[in-house]
Amino acid sequence: MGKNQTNLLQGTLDLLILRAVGDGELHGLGISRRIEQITRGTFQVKPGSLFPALHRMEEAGWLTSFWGESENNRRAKFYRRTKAGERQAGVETEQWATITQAMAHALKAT
Amino acid sequence: MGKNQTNLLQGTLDLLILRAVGDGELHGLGISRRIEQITRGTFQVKPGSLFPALHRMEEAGWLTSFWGESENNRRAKFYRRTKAGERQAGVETEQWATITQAMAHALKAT
DNA sequence: ACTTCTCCTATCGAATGACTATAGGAGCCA
DNA sequence: TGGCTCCTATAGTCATTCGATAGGAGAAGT
Repeated sequence: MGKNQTNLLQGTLDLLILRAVGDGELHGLGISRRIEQITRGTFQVKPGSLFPALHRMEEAGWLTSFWGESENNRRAKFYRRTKAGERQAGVETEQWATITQAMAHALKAT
Repeated sequence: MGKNQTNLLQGTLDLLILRAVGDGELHGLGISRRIEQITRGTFQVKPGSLFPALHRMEEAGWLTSFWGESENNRRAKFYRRTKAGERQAGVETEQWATITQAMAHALKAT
């Protein structure tokens, strides 16, 4: 019944991923952990949301990936942001600003 | 392909409707117009989004409705917020605050 | 009266995207 | 060897939103 935190992410996931990766390289679970970290625990991305998103974003050309070794010597796929991914981060940041401003205005009204 | 303004609402529609109705009575298109107004034109809710949402929210007990006459003497269904709807507005307002704070923090990080 | 316009409610089909649950490979350690 | 953890991955499901479309009914103009 409840909607848990369904829709909590709705549309912010891509931006969070792009932000989490930043200018570095991270593998899937690393991205997940970093998102939890930079949102102070508010967003906990589950594998079932994360991997489809990563594949989608690689398809879109915002991320590239390569196989490497994790900190624990395990096989892991690392992601890096592309130029297009940087631009996309900018676009989505602006969109987010528009939304929050509109909502702030709506929540102020009586 | 493109996402136009698909997902622009991202889960905020219920809250916007509750806010738009406020303590008064509004019919469907009136709610739609008021949302556009209080978000300064950012959110334009289409019938295909609005009516399913209204039905859903009435089902959930957050709104009640009755048939009446519009300002233009046309048959219209008016919606009013229930007590539960008021509580829900509070809950969703808090959730929204949590999300925006988390995002603000995430977008600040390098 | 008749046509046309606008207002208002309503539904359908498609697409998106997030969740739960599950699977499975592979290194680490006892 | 057996179990734990790390890591990637998919299947199935569900909720939400969109575009397109339908249609009734009062208003306005001729």
